[in-house]
Amino acid sequence: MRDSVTRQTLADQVFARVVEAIVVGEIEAGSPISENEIALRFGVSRGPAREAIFRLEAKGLATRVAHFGARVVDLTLDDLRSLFELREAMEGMACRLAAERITDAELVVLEESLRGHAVRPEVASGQSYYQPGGDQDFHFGIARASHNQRLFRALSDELYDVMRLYRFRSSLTPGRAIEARNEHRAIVEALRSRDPARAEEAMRAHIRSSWRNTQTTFRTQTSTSEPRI
Amino acid sequence: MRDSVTRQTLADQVFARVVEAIVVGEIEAGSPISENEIALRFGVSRGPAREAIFRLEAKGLATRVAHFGARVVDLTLDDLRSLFELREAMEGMACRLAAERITDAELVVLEESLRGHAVRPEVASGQSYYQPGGDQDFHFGIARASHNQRLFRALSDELYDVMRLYRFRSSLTPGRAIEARNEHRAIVEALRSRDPARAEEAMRAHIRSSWRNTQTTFRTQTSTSEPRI
DNA sequence: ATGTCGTAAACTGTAGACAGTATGCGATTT
DNA sequence: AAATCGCATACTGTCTACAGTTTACGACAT
Repeated sequence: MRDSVTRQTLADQVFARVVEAIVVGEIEAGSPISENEIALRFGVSRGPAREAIFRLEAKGLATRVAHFGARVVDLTLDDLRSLFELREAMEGMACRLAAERITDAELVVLEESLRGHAVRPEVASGQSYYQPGGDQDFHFGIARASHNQRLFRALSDELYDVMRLYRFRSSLTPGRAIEARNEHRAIVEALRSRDPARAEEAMRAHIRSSWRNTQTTFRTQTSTSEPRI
Repeated sequence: MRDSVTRQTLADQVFARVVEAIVVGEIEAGSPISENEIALRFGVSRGPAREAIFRLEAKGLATRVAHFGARVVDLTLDDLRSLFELREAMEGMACRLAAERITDAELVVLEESLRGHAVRPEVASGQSYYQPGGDQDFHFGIARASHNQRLFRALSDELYDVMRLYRFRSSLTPGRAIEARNEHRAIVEALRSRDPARAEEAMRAHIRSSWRNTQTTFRTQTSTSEPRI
């Protein structure tokens, strides 16, 4: 017994490290990635490297064309809008279901993550590549509390890392942190009173609010990055 | 120029055929599928077969365990509930967005599909493995009319085939067809008047209604299939 | 000088062989 | 007889080599 978890395959490891490299910006958005390049970089053959790139595509972190190659996605403002719309739908539903099904223990964890004291079993056990901060912990916890496995996996497999890809480069506009905290409080309050409709609407409002903030950040970014020397 | 579309890879072809075989029931739910078996069946090497199985997993049609193998999913009633909840969220949002963005031409196509006269560009051009009937055409059209690429792909890549897997085995309860048609009419009416909130709610109501019907079918199926001789 | 054609290079797609791992059956022991 | 250990088997994971495709560069003709 070498670990509590089955030994990872090379493809698993390569995939995890490439995702991290992309999200952190080590491999920059829009850059082409060849199987050989990945294989050499991590000292494996083309097989696992190829598999990792396929998974990148499934995760929405890269696009592929047959017989041609893959490149890291480069999100436009329109892409971000699409992502936030999808997120609003999915997290809204997750929050509604959580209001119906959340356990007292899960509720406690959520309330703790509001104070930045989150316990993160998924990350600790290596089930996820996702390393949440306070906000991300919070959303993760609600997704789990929905007790809907498909929904949870859809969110963590396909949305959270891509959001992270962008969020890593973005910053909060002034006052957004406090605003977000208040919205989180409203969500937890709805969950505590087990009010599905209110919980869903609170989450959707939160994500729309986050989208408005992101739009601003994006405009600022693109307008300030051009005149840089 | 051999086709209007880039020549498919072997993995593409194998994947498409396996999906079809699973959905149709030729490969039955819950049965294990080995890479060798697929490779032999379609006369290719293990490479493309392996890739096809990976994609099955991404699509939610199979589950895999490292070093062990894959098996076709066998949906429980709980899995179906999860799927319908996810679908309610995503299609609800798709319908809301469609109400804001649908073109007159797209609206015409939808109205035609209500009469069973649908034009299906995606299927005709081979971009999808999905062969919709009237109902499925309808939902497909709304997903497309959302003009949200991520949402559209999430629905067609991850949800529709799995739903099809189940739907293929299910039947309509008496009166459900008429009920569904009325719900479709309500949705189109909301779209025509460009009313996002009403459109979303109409779609969500439709899917909840479909879920209630499915539950009944499921119970009937499982209770009648046991005493079969 | 410009456009077109052909060739070469780089990459992906596929095949086949080898290595490693999990499972199940059978032999052995208690 | 039951339980446990070990071996054989079947499968997945990985590597290497080859084939096919696409792009890009350069030579040639106009």
